[in-house]
Amino acid sequence: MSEKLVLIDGHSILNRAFYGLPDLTNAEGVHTGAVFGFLNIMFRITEEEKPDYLAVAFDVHAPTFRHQMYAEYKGTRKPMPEELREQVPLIKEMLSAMGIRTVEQAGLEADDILGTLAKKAEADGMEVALVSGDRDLLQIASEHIKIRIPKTKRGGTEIEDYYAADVEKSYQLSPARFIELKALMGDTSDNVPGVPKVGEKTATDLMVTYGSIGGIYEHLEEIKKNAIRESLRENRELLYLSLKLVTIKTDCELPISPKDAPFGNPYTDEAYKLCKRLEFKAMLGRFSDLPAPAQRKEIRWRMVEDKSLPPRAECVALQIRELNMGMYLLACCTSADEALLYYLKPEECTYFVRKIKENSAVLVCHEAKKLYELLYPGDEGRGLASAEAVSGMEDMQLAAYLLNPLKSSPEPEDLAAAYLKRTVKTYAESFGKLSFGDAFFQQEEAFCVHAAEQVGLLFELEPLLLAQLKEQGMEALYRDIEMPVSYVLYRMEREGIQASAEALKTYGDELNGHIAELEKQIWEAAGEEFNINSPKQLAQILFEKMGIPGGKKTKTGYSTSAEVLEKLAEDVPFVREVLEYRTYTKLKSTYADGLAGFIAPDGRIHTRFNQTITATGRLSSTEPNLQNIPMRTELGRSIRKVFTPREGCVFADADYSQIELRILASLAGDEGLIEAYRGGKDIHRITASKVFHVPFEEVSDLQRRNAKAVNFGIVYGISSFGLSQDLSISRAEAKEYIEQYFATYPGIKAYLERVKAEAKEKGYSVTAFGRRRPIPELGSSNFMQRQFGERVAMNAPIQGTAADVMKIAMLRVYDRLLAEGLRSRLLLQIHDELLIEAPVQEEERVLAILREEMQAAAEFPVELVAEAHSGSNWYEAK
DNA sequence: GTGTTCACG
DNA sequence: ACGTACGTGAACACG
Repeated sequence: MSEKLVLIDGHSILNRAFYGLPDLTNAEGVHTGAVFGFLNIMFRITEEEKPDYLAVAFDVHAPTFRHQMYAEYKGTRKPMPEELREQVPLIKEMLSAMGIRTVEQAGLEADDILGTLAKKAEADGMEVALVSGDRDLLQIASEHIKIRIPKTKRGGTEIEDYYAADVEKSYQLSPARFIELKALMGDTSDNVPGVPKVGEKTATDLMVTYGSIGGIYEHLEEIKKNAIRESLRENRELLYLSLKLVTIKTDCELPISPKDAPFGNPYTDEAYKLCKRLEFKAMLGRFSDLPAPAQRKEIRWRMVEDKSLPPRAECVALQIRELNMGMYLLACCTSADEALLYYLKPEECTYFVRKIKENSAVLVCHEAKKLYELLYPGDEGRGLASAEAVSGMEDMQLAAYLLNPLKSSPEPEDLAAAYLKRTVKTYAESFGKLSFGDAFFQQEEAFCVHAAEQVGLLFELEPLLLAQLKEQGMEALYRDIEMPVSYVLYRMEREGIQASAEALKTYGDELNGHIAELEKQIWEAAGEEFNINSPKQLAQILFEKMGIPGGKKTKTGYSTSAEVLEKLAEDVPFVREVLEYRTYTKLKSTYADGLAGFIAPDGRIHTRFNQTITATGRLSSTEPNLQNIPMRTELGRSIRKVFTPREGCVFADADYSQIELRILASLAGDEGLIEAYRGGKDIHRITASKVFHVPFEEVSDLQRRNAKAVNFGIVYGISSFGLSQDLSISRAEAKEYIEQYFATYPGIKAYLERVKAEAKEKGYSVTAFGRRRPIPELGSSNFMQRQFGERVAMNAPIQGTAADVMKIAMLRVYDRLLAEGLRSRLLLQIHDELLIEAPVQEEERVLAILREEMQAAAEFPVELVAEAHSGSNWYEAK
């Protein structure tokens, strides 16, 4: 069997990958999408072709002969976007790491290199597969040279293959004549002039009729269309030049021949390391058969049977995994070289963790929130002061989150790659989806190695991450806010909130009645039974069957969002019913049924507060999300009645009044807005009065509503489009409002410009408490992306500062309840709202504490205001 | 697994 | 000509 050579057109495939994939970046902000796409295409090809030889050709950046020739006619090629340009050296580095030969030579285009190598290989009796996104390459297709053109389609990449025969089938032209076709029609993207007035269609007609360029000129007089004939006559030289430009050379002098590019195992240690750095997680699985990379740092470990002596040292790193049947594997180390592993029962584990903490000055961990249950076990009721609970602890997950909040939940392995430049196999790479228990029992040795590695990494990461936090001015944020907050969150999660399954059932049944009725009506009106919840089916019924005027918004079809439907036909009963149906089914599935499934045996729902998810510093809540319980409509809001305080208690609920707008006024230092707040009157009305130049008393409801929307818009990083959408007005009007607003509050405009400029310069935005949010989009060459980056730059300091303030408030409230010996407990945080369960005797005190501590959480030019209420369920208290 | 829709701040 | 308000999570449909 003959040998096989695969050739890849480097720039062309990189280009294709760049435009076919979203703009990926790794934690360092390096753009990686094109490299990732390139590798995917390359591996797909190599897996199909199983080549003996593989080479990738690149253009040298200096202008080449062919383009110099054309430069006289017209400028140069479009510049490459920066995000792509920076990936060129990266892909070369990757290929080199994989031992794949790259070829580039000054004065030669990649096409010429490919053409020459292909023909040479063919002459030597090889089979050739040439991969490119450029159809010009079709001219060198032959019986043994296959041109492969990847096309990015929805749901993957399809590859079109062309042997010579396929070219003839598709273009009715042999590969050789295909060049002439290209020369005739030209190619604007490649700066090939072609013959003016001759496009694809004319060129094909001419070539098919006369067989070749020579043939065309022999029969020039037969061409009917005057314009075409004369253009051909006048532009013979241009055509000749075009032909030269599109003809790929197959006889270049090259430093290598196909046999110099053997294709071996690309999954090298070096490549693994690079993939890791670029965060190509999906790619790492391919390396799984490799022996442990040599550069991986080895850590000694041993399983310790003697459980009488927990380790003691100045600094101990600790990692615990819960295995099956309540057993734990505890890994810890007191130096980066050696880890001790213990296989423990729950009581033993608790004892160990407490002892280790007692015997060490610093306990390094990853996600301290998970440790508190072991450290401070049992229901001792009161809990600890937040600062006390976390003293002597360092949480690498929190530290890493502050250093880069864009990377949601960094595992130790990711941190090792980012901060220690060390590659470590992740859990999933070694054990896939196996549970800890299964992995431990099936592959004990490997599991222990992994646990030891992880805990070793934590040990090494601690001084590094802390130094960086300090360097970036976030030490206080870490130590005085995030760390203690993690303990308060643990207390809140553990507490949970009582919810009645019966009440949810009743609520759900009531919804069901409405749903069934609406469903009947909708099906009747539609004339058929269909799935109303399927946007696709609904669109079909609405826009095709019922012929309701052009559903405008599209992407993968017609949009059926409430926004569209409301605008479209609010007075059509059918549409109203659909909207209502949506509302009811949402309430039923997400809330009535959804929440019921989370009620624990203690009759309470224990949400999980995630502290390392959001880009801005806010918390998020999952399983279930208790931060999005309905509020805006009466029907939805009534579900809050199922959340009730335990016997003898009430709910005390407090929320900040317009915290973000107050923070904006304060950060901006805008005298007008600050004064407006100091007056203590309705801020939206004052704004309307100033913006629309009417006396305060005469502001209409509409004016107030508009002013309110602008106030909100400013906080989001205003755009005239966004505001126009929100208010259903024209963009011009929206723009006018914004300008009026800025004229009224010039300090706000100046501030927003300032934070944008600062974020652009530094690459990140900062809150009043020093929390950073990187904004890589600001450096994008894509207008939309950049625009987005600017809005983020305006919003992040405001939303982020509000988040900081709320965290401080939580600590103050929590610690105060404890200090005053109250039995009231914090249950929930909903961004600007806190919910407490309070024994009735404590009701008034707790309301006062909430107001006081929330308001005192931060001092700004515009004071913070919190309003507190109590009630016998969440609905009443809010 | 991705996209759409919709719930909250 | 494009296509956007900022930040989240869950359910569902569909390929």
